[in-house]
Amino acid sequence: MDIGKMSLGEYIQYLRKEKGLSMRQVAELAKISHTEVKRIEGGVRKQPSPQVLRFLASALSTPYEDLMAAAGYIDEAPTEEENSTTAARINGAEDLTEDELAQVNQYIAFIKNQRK
Amino acid sequence: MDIGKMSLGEYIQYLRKEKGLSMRQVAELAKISHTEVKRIEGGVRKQPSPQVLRFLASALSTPYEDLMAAAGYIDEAPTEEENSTTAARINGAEDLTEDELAQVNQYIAFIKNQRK
DNA sequence: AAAAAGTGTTGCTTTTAGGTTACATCCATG
DNA sequence: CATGGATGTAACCTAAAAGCAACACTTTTT
Repeated sequence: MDIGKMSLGEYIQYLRKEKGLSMRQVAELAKISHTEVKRIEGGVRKQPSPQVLRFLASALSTPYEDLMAAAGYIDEAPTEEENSTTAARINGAEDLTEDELAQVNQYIAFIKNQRK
Repeated sequence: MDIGKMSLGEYIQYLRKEKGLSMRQVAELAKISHTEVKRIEGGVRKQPSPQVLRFLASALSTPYEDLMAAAGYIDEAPTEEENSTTAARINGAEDLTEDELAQVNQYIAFIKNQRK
Protein backbone atom coordinates (compact mmCIF):
# COMPACT_ATOMS: atom_id res chain seq x y z
CA MET A 1 0.00 0.00 0.00
CA ASP A 2 2.03 2.92 -1.22
CA ILE A 3 0.25 5.91 0.19
CA GLY A 4 2.29 8.18 -2.01
CA LYS A 5 -0.07 8.17 -4.96
CA MET A 6 -3.36 7.81 -3.16
CA SER A 7 -6.08 10.35 -3.66
CA LEU A 8 -7.30 12.35 -0.71
CA GLY A 9 -10.41 10.22 -0.37
CA GLU A 10 -8.51 6.98 -0.47
CA TYR A 11 -6.05 8.35 2.01
CA ILE A 12 -8.74 9.38 4.48
CA GLN A 13 -10.47 6.05 4.15
CA TYR A 14 -7.19 4.22 4.63
CA LEU A 15 -6.45 6.12 7.82
CA ARG A 16 -9.97 5.66 9.10
CA LYS A 17 -10.12 1.92 8.59
CA GLU A 18 -6.62 1.54 9.91
CA LYS A 19 -7.96 2.80 13.20
CA GLY A 20 -11.15 0.80 12.92
CA LEU A 21 -13.35 3.87 13.02
CA SER A 22 -16.68 4.46 11.37
CA MET A 23 -17.49 7.50 9.25
CA ARG A 24 -19.73 8.79 11.99
CA GLN A 25 -17.03 8.36 14.58
CA VAL A 26 -14.43 10.36 12.73
CA ALA A 27 -17.11 12.90 11.92
CA GLU A 28 -17.82 13.36 15.60
CA LEU A 29 -14.13 13.58 16.41
CA ALA A 30 -13.59 16.09 13.63
CA LYS A 31 -16.76 17.99 14.47
CA ILE A 32 -17.98 17.80 10.91
CA SER A 33 -20.97 15.98 9.46
CA HIS A 34 -20.63 12.33 8.65
CA THR A 35 -21.98 12.98 5.18
CA GLU A 36 -19.03 15.19 4.51
CA VAL A 37 -16.70 12.36 5.46
CA LYS A 38 -18.44 10.12 2.99
CA ARG A 39 -18.29 12.71 0.23
CA ILE A 40 -14.59 13.26 0.78
CA GLU A 41 -13.85 9.54 0.81
CA GLY A 42 -15.96 8.99 -2.27
CA GLY A 43 -14.31 11.85 -4.10
CA VAL A 44 -17.55 13.77 -4.48
CA ARG A 45 -16.16 16.64 -2.49
CA LYS A 46 -13.42 17.87 -4.76
CA GLN A 47 -11.89 20.61 -2.64
CA PRO A 48 -12.58 20.35 1.07
CA SER A 49 -11.73 23.53 2.89
CA PRO A 50 -8.40 23.63 4.75
CA GLN A 51 -10.44 24.10 7.90
CA VAL A 52 -12.14 20.74 7.38
CA LEU A 53 -8.81 19.13 6.55
CA ARG A 54 -7.36 20.52 9.75
CA PHE A 55 -10.18 18.97 11.74
CA LEU A 56 -9.79 15.67 9.96
CA ALA A 57 -6.06 15.65 10.56
CA SER A 58 -6.72 16.17 14.23
CA ALA A 59 -9.35 13.44 14.33
CA LEU A 60 -7.17 10.94 12.51
CA SER A 61 -4.02 12.13 14.25
CA THR A 62 -2.18 12.55 10.99
CA PRO A 63 -0.08 15.55 10.00
CA TYR A 64 -2.19 18.37 8.62
CA GLU A 65 0.36 19.02 5.89
CA ASP A 66 -0.13 15.51 4.56
CA LEU A 67 -3.81 16.09 3.98
CA MET A 68 -3.12 19.49 2.45
CA ALA A 69 -0.65 17.84 0.12
CA ALA A 70 -3.07 15.03 -0.69
CA ALA A 71 -5.67 17.65 -1.55
CA GLY A 72 -3.17 19.32 -3.86
CA TYR A 73 -3.02 22.52 -1.87
CA ILE A 74 0.69 22.38 -1.19
CA ASP A 75 3.61 20.59 -2.74
CA GLU A 76 4.65 17.54 -0.85
CA ALA A 77 8.28 18.49 -0.54
CA PRO A 78 9.28 21.96 0.61
CA THR A 79 11.43 22.31 -2.53
CA GLU A 80 13.22 25.48 -1.55
CA GLU A 81 13.96 26.42 -5.13
CA GLU A 82 13.04 30.07 -5.20
CA ASN A 83 13.21 32.88 -7.70
CA SER A 84 16.68 34.14 -6.96
CA THR A 85 17.95 33.41 -10.43
CA THR A 86 15.61 35.60 -12.42
CA ALA A 87 16.07 38.66 -10.29
CA ALA A 88 19.75 38.72 -11.13
CA ARG A 89 18.94 39.21 -14.80
CA ILE A 90 17.39 42.58 -14.06
CA ASN A 91 20.10 45.16 -14.51
CA GLY A 92 20.57 48.44 -12.71
CA ALA A 93 17.61 48.29 -10.37
CA GLU A 94 19.62 48.65 -7.19
CA ASP A 95 19.38 52.39 -6.81
CA LEU A 96 15.83 52.92 -7.95
CA THR A 97 13.53 54.99 -5.76
CA GLU A 98 10.20 53.70 -4.53
CA ASP A 99 8.31 55.55 -7.21
CA GLU A 100 10.61 54.41 -9.96
CA LEU A 101 10.33 50.86 -8.72
CA ALA A 102 6.56 51.12 -8.89
CA GLN A 103 6.86 52.29 -12.48
CA VAL A 104 9.01 49.33 -13.40
CA ASN A 105 6.69 46.86 -11.74
CA GLN A 106 3.74 48.41 -13.47
CA TYR A 107 5.60 48.18 -16.75
CA ILE A 108 6.18 44.49 -16.17
CA ALA A 109 2.50 44.02 -15.50
CA PHE A 110 1.76 45.92 -18.69
CA ILE A 111 4.04 43.69 -20.72
CA LYS A 112 2.36 40.59 -19.38
CA ASN A 113 -1.03 41.96 -20.22
CA GLN A 114 0.06 42.60 -23.79
CA ARG A 115 1.13 39.02 -24.26
CA LYS A 116 -1.88 37.14 -25.53
CA MET B 1 4.97 48.54 8.82
CA ASP B 2 5.08 45.30 10.74
CA ILE B 3 4.10 42.83 8.10
CA GLY B 4 3.86 40.06 10.60
CA LYS B 5 0.53 40.87 12.16
CA MET B 6 -1.32 42.05 9.09
CA SER B 7 -4.51 40.36 8.04
CA LEU B 8 -4.69 38.70 4.65
CA GLY B 9 -6.61 41.61 3.17
CA GLU B 10 -4.20 44.19 4.51
CA TYR B 11 -1.32 42.11 3.27
CA ILE B 12 -2.70 41.81 -0.25
CA GLN B 13 -3.44 45.51 -0.38
CA TYR B 14 0.02 46.31 0.88
CA LEU B 15 1.65 44.21 -1.81
CA ARG B 16 -0.60 45.62 -4.48
CA LYS B 17 0.02 49.28 -3.66
CA GLU B 18 3.70 48.62 -3.24
CA LYS B 19 3.74 47.79 -6.91
CA GLY B 20 1.46 50.61 -7.90
CA LEU B 21 -1.11 48.25 -9.32
CA SER B 22 -4.88 48.64 -9.40
CA MET B 23 -7.34 46.01 -8.22
CA ARG B 24 -8.28 45.32 -11.79
CA GLN B 25 -4.66 44.89 -12.84
CA VAL B 26 -3.87 42.27 -10.24
CA ALA B 27 -7.19 40.63 -11.01
CA GLU B 28 -6.22 40.26 -14.62
CA LEU B 29 -2.77 38.97 -13.73
CA ALA B 30 -4.27 36.51 -11.26
CA LYS B 31 -7.06 35.56 -13.64
CA ILE B 32 -9.70 36.20 -11.02
CA SER B 33 -12.40 38.86 -10.90
CA HIS B 34 -11.53 42.30 -9.62
CA THR B 35 -14.45 42.18 -7.22
CA GLU B 36 -12.89 39.20 -5.57
CA VAL B 37 -9.71 41.19 -5.06
CA LYS B 38 -11.74 43.88 -3.40
CA ARG B 39 -13.57 41.42 -1.17
CA ILE B 40 -10.34 39.83 -0.06
CA GLU B 41 -8.73 43.19 0.66
CA GLY B 42 -11.80 44.39 2.51
CA GLY B 43 -12.00 41.24 4.57
CA VAL B 44 -15.43 40.32 3.23
CA ARG B 45 -14.06 37.12 1.79
CA LYS B 46 -13.10 35.22 4.88
CA GLN B 47 -11.52 32.11 3.43
CA PRO B 48 -10.36 32.42 -0.17
CA SER B 49 -9.59 29.07 -1.73
CA PRO B 50 -5.94 28.01 -1.86
CA GLN B 51 -6.25 28.06 -5.63
CA VAL B 52 -7.12 31.74 -5.58
CA LEU B 53 -4.28 32.37 -3.18
CA ARG B 54 -1.94 30.55 -5.50
CA PHE B 55 -2.99 32.79 -8.38
CA LEU B 56 -2.64 35.89 -6.26
CA ALA B 57 0.79 34.82 -5.10
CA SER B 58 1.84 34.45 -8.70
CA ALA B 59 0.37 37.80 -9.67
CA LEU B 60 1.97 39.61 -6.76
CA SER B 61 5.17 37.59 -6.92
CA THR B 62 5.01 36.72 -3.29
CA PRO B 63 5.58 33.25 -1.87
CA TYR B 64 2.43 31.18 -1.88
CA GLU B 65 3.16 29.97 1.62
CA ASP B 66 3.03 33.53 2.91
CA LEU B 67 -0.50 34.02 1.68
CA MET B 68 -1.51 30.63 3.02
CA ALA B 69 -0.08 31.64 6.37
CA ALA B 70 -1.80 35.02 6.25
CA ALA B 71 -5.08 33.25 5.58
CA GLY B 72 -4.48 31.05 8.60
CA TYR B 73 -4.25 27.89 6.54
CA ILE B 74 -0.76 26.98 7.59
CA ASP B 75 1.46 27.98 10.45
CA GLU B 76 3.70 30.84 9.51
CA ALA B 77 6.06 30.17 6.66
CA PRO B 78 9.65 29.45 7.69
CA THR B 79 10.54 33.10 7.05
CA GLU B 80 13.84 32.35 5.35
CA GLU B 81 15.06 35.91 5.38
CA GLU B 82 13.27 39.21 5.19
CA ASN B 83 13.52 39.97 1.51
CA SER B 84 13.89 43.71 1.51
CA THR B 85 16.78 43.81 -0.88
CA THR B 86 16.17 46.07 -3.83
CA ALA B 87 16.55 43.28 -6.36
CA ALA B 88 13.84 41.28 -4.66
CA ARG B 89 11.42 44.15 -4.95
CA ILE B 90 11.16 43.70 -8.68
CA ASN B 91 8.05 41.65 -8.94
CA GLY B 92 6.65 39.35 -11.55
CA ALA B 93 9.83 38.97 -13.55
CA GLU B 94 10.13 35.23 -13.06
CA ASP B 95 8.47 34.13 -16.23
CA LEU B 96 9.58 36.89 -18.54
CA THR B 97 11.06 35.88 -21.86
CA GLU B 98 14.47 37.09 -22.95
CA ASP B 99 12.94 39.73 -25.18
CA GLU B 100 10.61 40.95 -22.48
CA LEU B 101 13.48 41.09 -20.04
CA ALA B 102 15.41 43.23 -22.47
CA GLN B 103 12.47 45.59 -22.68
CA VAL B 104 12.35 45.91 -18.91
CA ASN B 105 16.06 46.60 -18.66
CA GLN B 106 15.76 49.17 -21.40
CA TYR B 107 12.88 50.76 -19.56
CA ILE B 108 14.97 50.99 -16.38
CA ALA B 109 17.71 52.70 -18.31
CA PHE B 110 15.15 55.08 -19.75
CA ILE B 111 13.84 55.98 -16.31
CA LYS B 112 17.31 56.74 -15.08
CA ASN B 113 17.94 59.01 -18.02
CA GLN B 114 14.80 60.92 -17.21
CA ARG B 115 16.09 61.69 -13.73
CA LYS B 116 18.16 64.74 -14.48
C1' DA C 1 -37.77 -12.92 17.54
C1' DA C 2 -38.15 -8.09 18.11
C1' DA C 3 -36.50 -3.78 19.49
C1' DA C 4 -32.35 -1.00 19.54
C1' DA C 5 -28.41 0.82 18.00
C1' DG C 6 -24.87 1.38 14.49
C1' DT C 7 -23.49 1.55 9.59
C1' DG C 8 -23.23 3.64 4.95
C1' DT C 9 -26.05 6.20 1.59
C1' DT C 10 -29.16 9.69 -0.53
C1' DG C 11 -32.31 13.93 -1.15
C1' DC C 12 -33.08 18.54 0.52
C1' DT C 13 -31.57 23.02 2.40
C1' DT C 14 -28.46 26.62 3.86
C1' DT C 15 -24.26 28.98 3.48
C1' DT C 16 -20.40 30.80 1.14
C1' DA C 17 -16.98 31.52 -2.75
C1' DG C 18 -16.71 33.59 -6.93
C1' DG C 19 -18.21 35.90 -11.33
C1' DT C 20 -20.97 39.26 -14.22
C1' DT C 21 -22.92 43.41 -14.68
C1' DA C 22 -24.02 48.00 -13.60
C1' DC C 23 -23.01 52.33 -11.08
C1' DA C 24 -20.48 56.66 -9.36
C1' DT C 25 -16.28 59.13 -9.46
C1' DC C 26 -11.97 60.78 -10.74
C1' DC C 27 -8.64 62.05 -14.22
C1' DA C 28 -6.80 62.72 -18.69
C1' DT C 29 -7.20 63.96 -23.53
C1' DG C 30 -10.04 65.85 -27.55
C1' DC D 1 -16.30 71.66 -21.55
C1' DA D 2 -17.25 67.10 -22.48
C1' DT D 3 -16.21 62.69 -23.47
C1' DG D 4 -13.95 58.77 -22.79
C1' DG D 5 -11.15 55.60 -19.93
C1' DA D 6 -9.68 53.82 -15.59
C1' DT D 7 -10.69 53.05 -10.74
C1' DG D 8 -13.24 51.44 -6.71
C1' DT D 9 -17.82 49.90 -5.09
C1' DA D 10 -22.25 47.55 -4.75
C1' DA D 11 -26.26 44.52 -6.46
C1' DC D 12 -27.59 40.34 -8.20
C1' DC D 13 -26.62 35.22 -9.82
C1' DT D 14 -24.54 30.64 -10.05
C1' DA D 15 -21.94 26.80 -8.29
C1' DA D 16 -19.78 24.46 -4.83
C1' DA D 17 -19.22 23.39 0.21
C1' DA D 18 -21.33 21.61 4.18
C1' DG D 19 -25.08 20.31 7.31
C1' DC D 20 -29.77 18.01 8.39
C1' DA D 21 -32.92 14.51 8.20
C1' DA D 22 -34.56 10.39 6.52
C1' DC D 23 -33.62 5.95 4.34
C1' DA D 24 -32.24 0.75 3.93
C1' DC D 25 -29.39 -2.58 5.88
C1' DT D 26 -26.63 -5.02 9.32
C1' DT D 27 -25.30 -6.13 14.01
C1' DT D 28 -26.16 -6.22 18.74
C1' DT D 29 -29.03 -6.62 22.82
C1' DT D 30 -32.95 -8.05 25.53
